[in-house]
Amino acid sequence: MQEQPLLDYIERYIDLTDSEKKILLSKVSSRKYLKGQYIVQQGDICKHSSYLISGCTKTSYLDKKGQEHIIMFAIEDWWTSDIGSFVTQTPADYNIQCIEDTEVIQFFYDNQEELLQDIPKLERLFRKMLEKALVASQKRIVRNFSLTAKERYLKFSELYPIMEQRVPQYMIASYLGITKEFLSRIKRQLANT
Amino acid sequence: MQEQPLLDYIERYIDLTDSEKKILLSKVSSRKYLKGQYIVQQGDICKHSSYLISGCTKTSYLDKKGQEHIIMFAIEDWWTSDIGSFVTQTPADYNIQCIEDTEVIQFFYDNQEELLQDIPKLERLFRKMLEKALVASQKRIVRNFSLTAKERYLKFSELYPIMEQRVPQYMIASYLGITKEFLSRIKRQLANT
DNA sequence: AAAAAAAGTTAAACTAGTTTACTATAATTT
DNA sequence: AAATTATAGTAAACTAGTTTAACTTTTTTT
Repeated sequence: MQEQPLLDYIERYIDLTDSEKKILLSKVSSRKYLKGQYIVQQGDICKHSSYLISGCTKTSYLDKKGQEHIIMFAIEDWWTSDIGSFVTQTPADYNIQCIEDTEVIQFFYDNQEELLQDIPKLERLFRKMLEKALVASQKRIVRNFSLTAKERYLKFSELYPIMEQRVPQYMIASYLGITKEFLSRIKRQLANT
Repeated sequence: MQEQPLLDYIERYIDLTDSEKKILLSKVSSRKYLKGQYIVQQGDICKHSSYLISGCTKTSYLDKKGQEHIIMFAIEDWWTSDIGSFVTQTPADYNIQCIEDTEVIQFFYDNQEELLQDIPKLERLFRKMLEKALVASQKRIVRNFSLTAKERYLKFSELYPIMEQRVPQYMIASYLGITKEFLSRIKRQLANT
């Protein structure tokens, strides 16, 4: 069953009965995107939160000067969404674009309340997922302030060694908040050591 | 009643019955800190989450080079905690220090499960609080990447006009990720316009 | 009210990271 | 297999923000 990874993910946080699993699966739906397609576009209302079965996405912000800033990547067994847009149903700040063919299972805003009523435990799941995401986000702020570009790059390689192989270098540079040219210089420096 | 602001805060997110309010208040406790005192110290296990009745705190990270990086401020009607430390009961990454005499109401890790069992609705409160915090944190990452120091300062003044009056300038500089000298230069530039 | 400590200002020299512009190498498409 | 497009590397000139070090102002303590 293609939904098994999602159930496994959830059971790391809470226990579900068989009937709860059935309800849950009846209220989510799976979808495939091709490389290059958008799951969410800046300005749209984000209607869903997506759990990745396979593939890879980038979440980015396009600023007034037309520059793209990558705020996160996601791969299989991660979640992605524009939470701000999802919870308030206001236009999304971010683009979520697939950088590989990607298969997801989606939770929809329109039946989220219903789902939470049927399985109140899910509040706890979402709380715990948000706790984890917030801690990671705060750590990233600190790293951006306290580390140099080279140190940030090394930390990224250490934290997400898989990403390095799957994501083009210029996107990693954007995630790190530096230019692709400077990341290239950093890599050369590291190689000559 | 000194706890009223906390109940008002909570009722912006969920409804509580009178008996739930009573249970809640029986499981939290209030405490006063003097200016300069620490609510949490880097390395300690964070045992509580604090709702501010009055006063002002700063949350900061001391890096290996001995530099302090302020990651957030809190004033009355805000929450503060090292959530990472609180939820996993591992040593705190951050210091939370009072920069004014501060009165708080604290939720404790040790009876949080009990409290959630008595008032399951609180899961939803915490989820919503975390959603809001995560959205703010992500926006901050984007601002740090897409704006210049001057633009970040102007945005800060716009978002938190009260902070500017209550917090010393060198702490604002740290929050913005720049030196106090450079913030001083920015303010002069803005004044001569 | 004096002394001391904390916070803020100024300016010159410096550096981490950007910009621009060109070249090289994959990876896709025809 | 050739042509196109996307990705990566290099280097010189530049700039936003840092460092250092001295000075001024404000706040707190005695």
